[in-house]
Amino acid sequence: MQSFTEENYLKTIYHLSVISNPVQTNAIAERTQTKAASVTDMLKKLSDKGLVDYIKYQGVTLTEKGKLAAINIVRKHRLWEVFLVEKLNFKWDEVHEVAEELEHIKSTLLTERLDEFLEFPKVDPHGDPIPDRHGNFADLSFIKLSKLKINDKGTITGVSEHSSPFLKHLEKLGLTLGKKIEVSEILDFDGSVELLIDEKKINISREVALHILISK
Amino acid sequence: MQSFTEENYLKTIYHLSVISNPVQTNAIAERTQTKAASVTDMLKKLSDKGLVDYIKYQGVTLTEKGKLAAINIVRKHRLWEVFLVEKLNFKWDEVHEVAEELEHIKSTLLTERLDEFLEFPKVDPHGDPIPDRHGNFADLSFIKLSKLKINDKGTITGVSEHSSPFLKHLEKLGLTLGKKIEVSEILDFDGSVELLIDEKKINISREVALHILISK
DNA sequence: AATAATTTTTAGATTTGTCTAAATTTAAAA
DNA sequence: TTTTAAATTTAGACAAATCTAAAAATTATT
Ligand SMILES: [Mn+2]
Ligand SMILES: [Mn+2]
Ligand SMILES: [Mn+2]
Ligand SMILES: [Mn+2]
Repeated sequence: MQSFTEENYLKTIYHLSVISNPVQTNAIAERTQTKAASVTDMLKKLSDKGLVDYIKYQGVTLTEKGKLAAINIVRKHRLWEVFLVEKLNFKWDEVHEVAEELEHIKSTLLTERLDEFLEFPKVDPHGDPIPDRHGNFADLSFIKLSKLKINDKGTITGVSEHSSPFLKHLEKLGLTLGKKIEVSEILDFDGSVELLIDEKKINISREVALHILISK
Repeated sequence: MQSFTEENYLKTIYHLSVISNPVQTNAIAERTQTKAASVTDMLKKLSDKGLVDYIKYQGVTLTEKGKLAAINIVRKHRLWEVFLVEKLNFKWDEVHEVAEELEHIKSTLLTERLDEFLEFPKVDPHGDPIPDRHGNFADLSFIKLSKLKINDKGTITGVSEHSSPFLKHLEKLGLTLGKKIEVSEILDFDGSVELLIDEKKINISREVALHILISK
């Protein structure tokens, strides 16, 4: 069994390895708000436990065992987020912190029953896929809104940035999951995008467009 | 804010102080599965934080601040137990361990919303009262089943022992919360009790009778 | 290829919570 | 009221997770 802290490292490595593999010490330090020296210590420990493959100065990769452990934490995190939004009326920008704690509750019975109670949701409130009990997820194909051309249409199905200010901003603009949009204009000089949504026109910056995920 | 460990000590002191006040070092050590020396260290720390009044060699008492903190943990523990039983179909002997972890989740928004979601339950699955957000509980008057005389009637409204084997035993005998019982006989030589329940007669040991709580 | 810049690791300390063994205090018994 | 027993505290050590500062390795630049 892993400690609370080890679990957070595993999850961090899991998320970072989507971006670059193997994962570097500094990247982990930055995301976990710690120092590189602390990360090195932990990597040795996780390596001893067979959860990561670690080569000095080169970085880490999750082993199969480590990957399964990480996915299980992601599963719990996202299930709890669904619970908070669907059952306890949390807003999508209020769930992350709490789920960060709830994801470490150990009971597998709890996880399975929660999944059932929520009727086996496939995605969390941010559109992120929820792995099943075996660690498999339905892979959803997203495109960044910033990749769309003029007159392209699509549905908002996810966000790649989870900070509360960003999510509140989207909420204010009416850019919530499930909404259909059409790109009506792309401003060349700053990359900002004009959208048609609910028969109204709104403008978003390129920065925002980069973090909205669209499916056709 | 208190650590996970500090919270467990506060809750332990709170529960033990019902039995004896001030609470002794060894009593805490026994309940928390630690050694007396460790308890002494922690008592000093809690005292420094103003959570307990501690006199060397004499024992500890919770301060008002410490008591409120303890009650808040008890509140969360019991609310989560209700959630597990009512919403996730846990049995009453399966909830304790999990609630022991869930009680430490920090969000007050979560606690309040959970309370609301559960429709403000007054008691947990073991009949224990749930304090409200201000720390007040409806005081329920229980009598131990072992105190009843022949022909006395009452309703099972609580248990004072939460171990899984004990609760499973009660379940098997049909002795669950809400059931009406009548004492039909008390055996003198071993203190065992014969009960009338659901128009059937069953026998329970004095040990069991001691841990069943009855209201009229 | 040599030097500089960056990244990572080691060395040594610190904090939290725990332990064992020894010393001290309090309570009980003679 | 001594003596003995029980409870509690101190002293010193240890594991986990962290830190700073210095050393080492890797990568980038001249
Ligand atoms: Mn976490
Ligand atoms: Mn999410
Ligand atoms: Mn606990
Ligand atoms: Mn309970």
